[in-house]
Amino acid sequence: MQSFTEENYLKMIYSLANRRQGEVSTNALAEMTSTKAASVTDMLRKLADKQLIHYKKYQGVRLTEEGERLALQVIRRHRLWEVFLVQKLGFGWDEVHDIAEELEHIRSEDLVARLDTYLGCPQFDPHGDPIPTPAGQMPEMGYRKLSEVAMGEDVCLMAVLEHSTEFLKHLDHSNLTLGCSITVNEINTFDKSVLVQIGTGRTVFISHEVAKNLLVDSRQSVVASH
Amino acid sequence: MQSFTEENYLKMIYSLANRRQGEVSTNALAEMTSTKAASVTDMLRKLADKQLIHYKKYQGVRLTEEGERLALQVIRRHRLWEVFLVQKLGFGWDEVHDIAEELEHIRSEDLVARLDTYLGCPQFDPHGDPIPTPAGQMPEMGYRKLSEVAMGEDVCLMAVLEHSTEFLKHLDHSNLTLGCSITVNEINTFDKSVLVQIGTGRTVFISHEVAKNLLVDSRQSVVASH
DNA sequence: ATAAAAATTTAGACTAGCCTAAATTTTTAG
DNA sequence: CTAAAAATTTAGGCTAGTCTAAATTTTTAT
Repeated sequence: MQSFTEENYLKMIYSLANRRQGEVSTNALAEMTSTKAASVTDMLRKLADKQLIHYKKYQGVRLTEEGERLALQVIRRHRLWEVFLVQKLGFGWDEVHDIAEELEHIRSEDLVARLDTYLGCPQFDPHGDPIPTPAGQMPEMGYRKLSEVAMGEDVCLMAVLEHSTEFLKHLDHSNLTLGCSITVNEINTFDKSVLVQIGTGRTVFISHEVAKNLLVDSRQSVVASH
Repeated sequence: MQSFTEENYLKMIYSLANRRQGEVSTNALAEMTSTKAASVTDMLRKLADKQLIHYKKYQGVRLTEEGERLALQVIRRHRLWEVFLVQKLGFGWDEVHDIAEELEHIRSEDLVARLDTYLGCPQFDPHGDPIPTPAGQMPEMGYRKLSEVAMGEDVCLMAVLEHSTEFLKHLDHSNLTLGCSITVNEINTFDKSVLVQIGTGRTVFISHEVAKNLLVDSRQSVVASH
């Protein structure tokens, strides 16, 4: 049985490992957990003792199979609760992160199974992130970042990489919602900002900073699940 | 801001204060929190420092107004989540206590308000316990224990005092459900057990131990809210 | 009323998770 | 290739919440 804190470390190791590839650094974890590097080292020793991570001093860290299984369970719970908060309780997608951060630590398997059924076994959370399967598989979506799309291409907004309230409110403000179609009309070479048309409607300016956090898919492969 | 643990102490002081009258003893709290008396003393000093309880050494303990307000918030959250678990997720009334025990510590007021609305602002939880109002009032029901009902009386089962799985399963087994009408046919003087008829249906035997944990109301005052 | 029993508090210690400061290892730049 | 910089770990310490054992206060029973 792991603690609240251990679960958070596992979850963060998982997401850092995916973002950058392979090993995760002590400093990156310290930043993500809002603690100091020394505290992270302590926890890594503990997680290594419990066989949840592969850890060699000064060499960075990687989840074991068991560690990954647990991390995916936490992520599954987090994302299911986010769906609940948005679809059933009517929260905005920019309001649910912190609450889900607490709900995710309730470990009853029965609860998670019933919640999943109640929500209709959703495949994606309100930010477009795939929900790990009960068996512990993370579906691989082949999305690209909007910042990597070529001029003239026609894509669909599938997910966002940043979950902060400010970022999501900014998207709302620009009429960018999950599932909307985006046509890249102009790419500015000096700052990599883009000018896009949303659906058949308005044309908006998107900075590179924002475009890097928008995941898109080619138009034809869009499914009904969003 | 209080911790998880502090909230549990406040909640337990509240319920012990109601069960017995007035002051709550260190030992009673130790038993209820599954800790030792020495640990309770430590925590009482802390809660007293925070002005959440009135505490004089060796004299027992009583909630301050602020302490009671916080306790009622925790209890409100607990009971609302129990309603959610039973009505929305389909749990049995005997399965929800432990899960609600975790959910009750999520303090977002927005979450509680939305959950309340979503559930239709229920007045009672699945065990018949009244749900404190958002303003922090605990509705007073004038229920009696079945063990105090006179022979021949016709009453309605409104709530249970014991929430353990075993106890609730036992009631299910005897066809005793909230809202059912009960007619006391026979009271055995030697062990205070009773023979009752449930509705117009079957007649069951109820031990004094069980009858003490069943709260009933006179037939005519039964409302539709159960 | 007072001695024994029960309840409660104090003293001292432990673990989890965090900290700062210092030491060590790895990486990087010249 | 080596010295400086950056990253990481170690050492020692803190708080919350728990414990056991011993001391103290209150209650109870004669």
